[in-house]
Amino acid sequence: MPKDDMCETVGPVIDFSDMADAVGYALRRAQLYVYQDFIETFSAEGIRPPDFAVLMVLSRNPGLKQSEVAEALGIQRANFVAIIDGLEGRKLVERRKSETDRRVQCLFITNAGLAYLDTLKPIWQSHEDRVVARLGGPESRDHLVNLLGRLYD
Amino acid sequence: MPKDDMCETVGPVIDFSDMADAVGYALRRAQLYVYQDFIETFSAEGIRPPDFAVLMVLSRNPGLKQSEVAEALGIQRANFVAIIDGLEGRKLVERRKSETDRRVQCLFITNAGLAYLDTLKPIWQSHEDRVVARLGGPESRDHLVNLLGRLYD
DNA sequence: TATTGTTATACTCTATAACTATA
DNA sequence: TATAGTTATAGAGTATAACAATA
Repeated sequence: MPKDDMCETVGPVIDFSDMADAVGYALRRAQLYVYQDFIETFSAEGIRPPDFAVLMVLSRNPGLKQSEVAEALGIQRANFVAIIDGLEGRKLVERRKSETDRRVQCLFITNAGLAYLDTLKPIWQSHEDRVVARLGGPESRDHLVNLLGRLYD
Repeated sequence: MPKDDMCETVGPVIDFSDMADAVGYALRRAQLYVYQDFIETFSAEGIRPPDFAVLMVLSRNPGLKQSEVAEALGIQRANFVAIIDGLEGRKLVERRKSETDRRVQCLFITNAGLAYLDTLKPIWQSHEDRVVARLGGPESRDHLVNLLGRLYD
């Protein structure tokens, strides 16, 4: 039994005692799971998390500046352009130049976008329900969201 | 006051009532923050989260199969090759072909790797302390890690 | 046939710098 | 001089398919 080849002696039990405590590690694993579930749930719609978030924000906040939405969602304005291009190309969102400051683009969800969002909401709910079930219920979800909020607020 | 240009009337108060509850959204924002803090904390070392995780796992589990480590960390084996290439190139980790199954590579942390890991641990701790402080203390951290674990275990 | 490690590849996400048009 | 949107680009992260060596 050569000491320099322990492959067969270790087996499948892995000591994770330090890593398992690391917040960053747990966050990455959890985020990966939830993200994949979202993508699979919306695979037929071709809607990605940022698309859905933009539609949700604009449905309650029509006319926000493009940069305001980007900042609110934690997306850099350079990377936000392609997201809005896609939504505008699908006629779900509209850019309108501000009349008081010709540099800014005001974003509006279209009527088609609102109707489409209504069809997306139950799909999103099925995704969220799956996540909440894994967490153990709505109270756990609220607690988790509260804790996560402390990290980025 | 044209109805089709609300940019100036909305102001900076954004209604987030639905998105703020979404677990996926909160996860992404929190993960982004913690990840960035990790990268900045380790910027002088050129160590990325997966590098650190591999060293930590191998320090307690010498001789694991390459695919076992990859799977334990939730990394696909194809993407894991470059990570080990990097660590092996820096002499922090060693591949040794198993003698009982010539297909498998056993991974070992080197003595230099162990010594280096000892210098990394306090750096990592300063990162983790910052995160725990934002969360409000160790109990909040434990609770958060427990909740996150339910999502990926 | 099946599995381990590997290569190649593509797509997404994120970051940075520079450009334009406006202010 | 500064700002909003845009373009271009580069770097990671992740996913899939296919291959060689071995079982």
